[in-house]
Amino acid sequence: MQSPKKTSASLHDEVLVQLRRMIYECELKPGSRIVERPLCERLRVSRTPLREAFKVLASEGLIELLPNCGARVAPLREKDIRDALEVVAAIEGLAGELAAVRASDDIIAEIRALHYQMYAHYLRRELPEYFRLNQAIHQRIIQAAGNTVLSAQYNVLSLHVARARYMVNRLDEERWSQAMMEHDAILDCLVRRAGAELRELLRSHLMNKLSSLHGHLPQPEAEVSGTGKSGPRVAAENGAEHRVSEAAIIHEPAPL
Amino acid sequence: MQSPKKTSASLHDEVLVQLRRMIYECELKPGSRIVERPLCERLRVSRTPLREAFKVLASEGLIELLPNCGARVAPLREKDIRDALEVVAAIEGLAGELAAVRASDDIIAEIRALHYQMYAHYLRRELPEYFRLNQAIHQRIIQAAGNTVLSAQYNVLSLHVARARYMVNRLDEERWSQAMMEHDAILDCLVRRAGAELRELLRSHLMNKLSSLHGHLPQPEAEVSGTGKSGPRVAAENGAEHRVSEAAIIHEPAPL
DNA sequence: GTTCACCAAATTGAATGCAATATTATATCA
DNA sequence: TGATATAATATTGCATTCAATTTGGTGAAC
Repeated sequence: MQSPKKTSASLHDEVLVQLRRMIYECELKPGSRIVERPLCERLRVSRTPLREAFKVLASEGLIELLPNCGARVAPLREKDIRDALEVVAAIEGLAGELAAVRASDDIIAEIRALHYQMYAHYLRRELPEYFRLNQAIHQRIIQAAGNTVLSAQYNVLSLHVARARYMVNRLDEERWSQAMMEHDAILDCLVRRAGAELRELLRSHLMNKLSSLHGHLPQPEAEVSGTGKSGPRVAAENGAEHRVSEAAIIHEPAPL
Repeated sequence: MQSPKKTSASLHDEVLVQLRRMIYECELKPGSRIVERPLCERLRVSRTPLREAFKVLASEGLIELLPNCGARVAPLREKDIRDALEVVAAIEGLAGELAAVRASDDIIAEIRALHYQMYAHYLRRELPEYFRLNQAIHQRIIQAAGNTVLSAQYNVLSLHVARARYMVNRLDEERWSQAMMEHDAILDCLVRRAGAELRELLRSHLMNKLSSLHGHLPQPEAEVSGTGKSGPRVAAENGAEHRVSEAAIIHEPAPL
């Protein structure tokens, strides 16, 4: 698109990747309405591939499609984040349990290496690098579980959670040191291949992240106007649960 | 579409619901290629809404989209079913844990009533009715968890698992009575609101279903030809994990 | 007889055009 | 002045059309 060097992938997938990035970096603000035409011009595509991408994003729950009223970025309700984190905790717990059994020694060695690198960054209080390695470790555990469905679910939910973290991008000292200790225990369990223990550890590790988010999220149902025009009149208050899914390859999975 | 009485919903959603049904009832056979035009004529829609539905189905993992080569129904590999069931077990476990805390007394009473109805059908060996109530109970537990993300994930994964059950639609006597006993324990936990216990119970209940499937699935990577023409030359062997998601309301959730 | 190259038909990917619906602005009346 | 009805505009939903790629088949060369 912007760079005509790599037009190999289908236009639809390119748009999908772009939009996901724009959403989870809050370039498209939560709750804001999305009008198709301007976005088309910006991404240099026609409405067809854009609309196809919209359908997928809606099924992932990143945007909401109001019939005949267009799309809007899914608002960041605290309830939604909590729901997503509860499921992520269960999924990561399962991943840990499976990884303890199925992970190769090489993968475990790799995770250990990442862990110590992360620890070094923790000691130096280098938050971005810490986050990057933290994410890499969790991603490796997911991969080590050897379950494609699990990986897919995780990747989608990561985007949701990452969107929240993007807004509360802070980490108090106490929580940070606690997280670091939890990671010590996680590595220990993995090395000992203690599946059930690792499962509970990862579950509580994630749930702790949840509690650390509490109170740091924007007001419920903030109606942010992204395009300058007012948002849609009526929010989707019907019983339609939002859609969650995984689509293309997420080159840089969102950090948890 | 067929029935012009209710054209309220968008064409795209109608197609989506139709296709999901066709896939999980194996009217569109696993592994078979789908050519767009004939399907368009059959569903009486143009290619645009059909293709939009395809994108969503692909993100749900029900079909696979080969670039420039069209779509094919996702094959029913035993590995995929196992992966899905592992995740479903974790999700239902979480649902049980949450439901034990959050479920209203009314919902629990309703589940109890469904349970005894199911038990009656079990005694009379009425399999279809048993399945229907079984599914209703699991669905109620999911709802009682009060987590929209969880519900969404469950609904999508249900379709995958249901597709497998459709092929092995048998249930040996021993496994049946064991399942019934497990359900007794599940109800008991729910009434006592024993969250952790219910979680483990539901997990093992689902994993038992997994083991009962073992060996009763079609050969790995069966290349079934649905339209008479040969399937696509190359399977999607790249790293793209298949897409899983939830889209529209599934009026009759697939039985587990 | 087998393999490779080339051409025709079929199929997919994307853009455009049109009808239907919703949103906004304007005017009218209480 | 404020509320309501109405017209104009803008936006979405879908069908159609065009271009690009692939598939299948035929023939020539080895």
